[in-house]
Amino acid sequence: MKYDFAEIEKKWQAVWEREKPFRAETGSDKPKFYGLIEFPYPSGQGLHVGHPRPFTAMDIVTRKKRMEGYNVLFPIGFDAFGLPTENYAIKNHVHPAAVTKQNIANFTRQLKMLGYGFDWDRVVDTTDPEYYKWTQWIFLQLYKHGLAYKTTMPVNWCTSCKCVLANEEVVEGVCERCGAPVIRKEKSQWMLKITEYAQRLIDDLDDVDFIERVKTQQRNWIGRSTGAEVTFKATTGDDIVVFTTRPDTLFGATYMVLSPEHALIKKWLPLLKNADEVREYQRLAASKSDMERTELNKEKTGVKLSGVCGVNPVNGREIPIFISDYVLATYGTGAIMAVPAHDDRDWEFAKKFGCEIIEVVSGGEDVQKAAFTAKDETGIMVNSEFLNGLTVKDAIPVITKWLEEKGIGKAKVNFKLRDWVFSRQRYWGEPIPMVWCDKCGWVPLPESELPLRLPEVDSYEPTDDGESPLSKMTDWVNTTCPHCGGPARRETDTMPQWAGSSWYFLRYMDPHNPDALASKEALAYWSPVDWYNGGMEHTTLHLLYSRFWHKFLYDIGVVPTKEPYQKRTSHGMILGEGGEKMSKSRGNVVNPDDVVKSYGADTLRLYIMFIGDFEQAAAWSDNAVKGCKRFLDRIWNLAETRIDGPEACSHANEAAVHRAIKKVGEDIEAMKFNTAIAAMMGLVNDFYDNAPSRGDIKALLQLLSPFAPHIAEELWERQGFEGYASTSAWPRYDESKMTESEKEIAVQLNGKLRATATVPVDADDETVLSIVKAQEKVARALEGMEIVKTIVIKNKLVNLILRPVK
RNA sequence: GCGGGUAUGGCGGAAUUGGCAGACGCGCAGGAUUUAGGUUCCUGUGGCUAUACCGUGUGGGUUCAAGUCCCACUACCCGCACCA
Repeated sequence: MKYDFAEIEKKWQAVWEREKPFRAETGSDKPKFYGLIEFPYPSGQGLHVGHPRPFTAMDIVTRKKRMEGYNVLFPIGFDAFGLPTENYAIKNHVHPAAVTKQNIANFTRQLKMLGYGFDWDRVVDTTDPEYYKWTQWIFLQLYKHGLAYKTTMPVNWCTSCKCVLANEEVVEGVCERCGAPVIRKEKSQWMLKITEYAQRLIDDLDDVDFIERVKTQQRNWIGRSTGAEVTFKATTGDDIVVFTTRPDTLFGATYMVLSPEHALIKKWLPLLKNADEVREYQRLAASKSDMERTELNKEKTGVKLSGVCGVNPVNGREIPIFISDYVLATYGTGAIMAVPAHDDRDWEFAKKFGCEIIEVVSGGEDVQKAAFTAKDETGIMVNSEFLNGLTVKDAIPVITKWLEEKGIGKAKVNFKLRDWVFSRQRYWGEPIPMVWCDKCGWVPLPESELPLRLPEVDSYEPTDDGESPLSKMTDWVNTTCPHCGGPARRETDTMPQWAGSSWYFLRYMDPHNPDALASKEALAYWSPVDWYNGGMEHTTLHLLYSRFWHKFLYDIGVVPTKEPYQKRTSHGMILGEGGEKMSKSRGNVVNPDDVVKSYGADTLRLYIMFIGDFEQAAAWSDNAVKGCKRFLDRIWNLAETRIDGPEACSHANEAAVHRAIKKVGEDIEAMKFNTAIAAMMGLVNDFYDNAPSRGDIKALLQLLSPFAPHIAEELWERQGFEGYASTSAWPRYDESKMTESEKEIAVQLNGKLRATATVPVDADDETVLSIVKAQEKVARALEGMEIVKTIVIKNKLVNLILRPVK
């Protein structure tokens, strides 16, 4: 009979549906293993062929763990709030909830079609009120602990989504999602104080097993820098606080720069002789998009404040003050002291505006020609009174201490990370459970009133005035103050897409709990996630946000671990045939439904894992898919009919089987799925040379089971093995059975390969040498030569260094 | 500019501690089966002026031995980007 993958896959999926062999059991005595993949956003296009890469990888890992006796939690869910669904709903005049339901049904069908061993009883959906009740609950806890606050500030505004964005969502000055320009807009926004956790988010990376590039990317994003805050006086008497990482260069500060948005400027405007010019610069800076601001960074611009000066606190010198957009309002204090001799940006600005350049660190080139920025021992302080003669490194603590004693400065750590802008002016998100009362201010909704459901609205259209569509729902908006009972209004912004995904892995532990986000017992049993695989694009978004929320939940005693994820790995993208990104416009999108139809789910699973290094991007190839199908056909031919005999390895294949067991097992743990499959292919090739015994086939089917579970199960049944392949015990290997009695070694003469020799395994050097020298080719080469040096590497090679006899 | 990564046949990619470079797959060539095509099976497949020699982005070096270690480069990809 032919390998009828469609029939077989249907059959076993029905068995799994009925018998639920992949159900996780909270509290089981077995050791637990929690493997997690990033839950998909259920888009209208259905599953992309990129999805099966991480999904299949973790399915393989967890299936192996299950066979090794672990109680495995491998859950799935849907991150279903978000803009594409909302936009689709607007365009087609349907409710986003209806669209979501449809899309989830389609995703579910596709995921089942691929044979994943999910625990389907634990599915979560972030748009389910029973789920987002707890998302809102966490928000209330953040609010009660002072970590959620509402403030007016310049925020990123996507001109197309008509919605604010978090810093993490702005990529190269455009919206991460739609690519439209992002501008600055003053808006009142809910913020989460992720900055309060900045240090811990860096420190605790030391305790987790994340791949290095994830750690560095998070560290860079958080961007810790140490230095000092120094207070300069202005001639108006105002204090100007600046942050600097180079307090040692204070004597070289020859001017100051404020960001165009700095609060002091407004105060000073009436005093300024060039107030109009300053206002015009402010207006220009505000209207620039982030894109323009960064693109124009080659040329520094600015305006000197005419009528106000700063005073350098170390020497009392009056220095000019500029405003310029190269100083960012949102970093440090929004003001800097400029040391053109030792900072590239200040140097460039000083050259353009004719500011004085004073060298205070010697050891570089002429500071009139270029800034000298070395921060190590190479520079020696000059022109700096009591710092003269010190290295930069030694000068920093001296000046910092001096500043502290004089009361004009202090050591300070700054982070690039900013607080998380948490409001979105859109409909399809979790309502923020807050109420504004003119008497009481912001009042949190009582927990008993959760979930605060999304109301039905007539229109989901975002508005040009920057208000959420919810703001039009006066019935819903107008409410009573939970505190004083007076008239009040609900918050009409919703939460960002990242809210629901910041804690979903906790809900999986106890998904139907009506009284808590998850029970203490479930949290204690399953925490932390043992292995989380996901995309690099989430490193400074979801991964960072969820670590922050988890640390907060740990602080208030809700979760038992400091970190949510013990191990984090990442996969490369699947590109189209030819190596370009898959996209509708290029017409190179591969639909998993089509592949499954033509070749079967097992082939797709196998191919997507065989395609290349898991961490590297890989291009789709239809031909290579056929190769994987051929491999399964070959296995089918071997095992289709029952092989009788004892369940032991055959003599001829024993070593190969044991080596394959070792290789496949180790490669799965190391995510080297491609070589694991290559090892199985090699084993099957061996079986074509030496007919496999019943035991040989059994081992092969067990190794294959995590990768291609349907065919493995079918052949397992046809062979009449007990139970299921997928729940059988993972095979063991015996190191002593892995090697044959003889080994082929390389024979080099003067370092060049000249022959090979077959020698007994682990034979001593003399035996090996005598065999080698007896070889005709070697013997001939030895004529008239003497051996100067002999190198023997056990079981690997012999190298003879020869020279002519004198 | 800063941080991270990659570079190996016609292609995707393999190669513990330095120890037979090119596993496995695709493609290609030849053969068998087949009325034919397809499928399947077997054999071969880095280059070349072929007992030799040359081959892992480039140029040096260490070593009996280098894809692997050291020094100096180049190209490409990803992330961040005026962060004081």
